Amino acid sequence: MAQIKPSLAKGTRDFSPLEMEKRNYIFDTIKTVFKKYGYQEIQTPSFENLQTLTGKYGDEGDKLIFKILNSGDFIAKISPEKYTTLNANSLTPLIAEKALRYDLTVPFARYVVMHQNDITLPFKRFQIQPVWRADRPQKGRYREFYQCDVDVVGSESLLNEAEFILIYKEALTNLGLRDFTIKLNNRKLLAGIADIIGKPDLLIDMTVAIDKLDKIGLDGVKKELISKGFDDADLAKLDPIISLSGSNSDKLATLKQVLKDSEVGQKGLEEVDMVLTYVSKLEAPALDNVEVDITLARGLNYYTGSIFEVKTNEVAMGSIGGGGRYDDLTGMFGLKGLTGVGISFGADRIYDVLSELNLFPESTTKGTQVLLTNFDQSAEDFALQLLHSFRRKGIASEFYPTTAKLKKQLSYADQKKIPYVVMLGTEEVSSGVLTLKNMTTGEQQKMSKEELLNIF
RNA sequence: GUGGUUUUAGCUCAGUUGGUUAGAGCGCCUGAUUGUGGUUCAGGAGGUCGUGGGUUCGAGCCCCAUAUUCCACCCCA
Repeated sequence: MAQIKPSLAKGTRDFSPLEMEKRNYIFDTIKTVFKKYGYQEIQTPSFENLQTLTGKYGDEGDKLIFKILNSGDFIAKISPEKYTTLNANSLTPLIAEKALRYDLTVPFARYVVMHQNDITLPFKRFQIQPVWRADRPQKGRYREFYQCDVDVVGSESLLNEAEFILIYKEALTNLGLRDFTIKLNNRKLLAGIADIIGKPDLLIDMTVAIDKLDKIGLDGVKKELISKGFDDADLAKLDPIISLSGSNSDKLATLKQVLKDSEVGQKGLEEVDMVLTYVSKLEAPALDNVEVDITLARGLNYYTGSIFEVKTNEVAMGSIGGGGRYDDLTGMFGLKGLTGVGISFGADRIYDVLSELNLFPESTTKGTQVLLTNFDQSAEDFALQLLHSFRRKGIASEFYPTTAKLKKQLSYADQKKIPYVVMLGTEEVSSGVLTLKNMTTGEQQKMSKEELLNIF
């Protein structure tokens, strides 16, 4: 076989031991909080039937789904006449029946429907697994990345939303982040705004444009709105909304005025207010991190109520988390009337943020504690017994697998940061006096096997 | 999908208007030290300059294509 140059697929990464330690620290921290709030873990397969995924993320999303080519001679199953009528879009379902999961929410919805007889509502689950997107990589954006999702299905209570805010606050704080904003919006507020302008069909265009305020400024937003079909009278009505500012209660007060003639808008206001009220009852200080932001446009294709997005203010990075409520989460799989709400942490972006801020703890796990040297074949039996004794005591230990120069073995211990080395050769075996070297101080101590084992 | 950018030793990077044998630091190996790491000193190995074409007497450097990195847009964690 021809030798090929080793390389990674675009947008993917290897994780070395040191990186895995840090990644696991993030997963463990988040997982601990999830459990504390009563969520149970599930996993679903890396790939789903393509049908399960398509049509759930909008046209843009569908393009970013990684499809898996069918096995076998799939081309033979398409008649030549039919083939000529196909384009890239219509050909795909004929040659790819499976696809890598794009997020964890849709597979979860499928899971709920398939296991509806086994689960009790409300069902609170968390899930930490990789997802794949055929996007072009850039800062904080990978083609394979981990999401940490918590969702609850079958509960309309806004208490869930409030608890998600607390979960964000607690997990991110535990990870060492200090300055982050949990943005809160509600689809019904946006619908209300589109309502009073009288252009409910343009809801998404309107929100997407307003969402760009930070990037393109007020004039840019107005320009985009006009290009989407809004007129000057609409802009006049939108103006107080786009430039909404002040505290959360200020914003809600202004919105109350603006939306007084919209039923759905009023409902949205009530919901936002209720979420904030619950947070204040559970843990009022968390409100400091919450910002009502009606420009938040995330996931408009599917969210129906609350919308969340989390950003760190300490480094420039896209959102490190997001989520929201779907009134009919499982409807697309035939189970009607089941509401779901959930949030997600972007573990890979959080990793990048913690790296940049130097927030990883010194060392999060303990490696090998003792290395038994190997420079003498005749000492092997003795060494293996000792190794076994260490391991029986639960001490992470290694026997250097081949006879080699002591220099090399000590370098190995040094590099792996193994704190203790036991010198073992013919001399030690015959005398029964072992030498323990402390790699930090360089000190050596002579002792019997029993004494040695008692130290650990 | 659109635009820009990057690629030279294991790693991080120099490399002049196109001109002899492509360099440095770190790492690695050997020795000083036949059973003592991390420090020090001496020496050594390691490169089809991302890949494929082209221009030229001559290409790491110029041109074309392609892959890849990073960045912005779209969108998103």
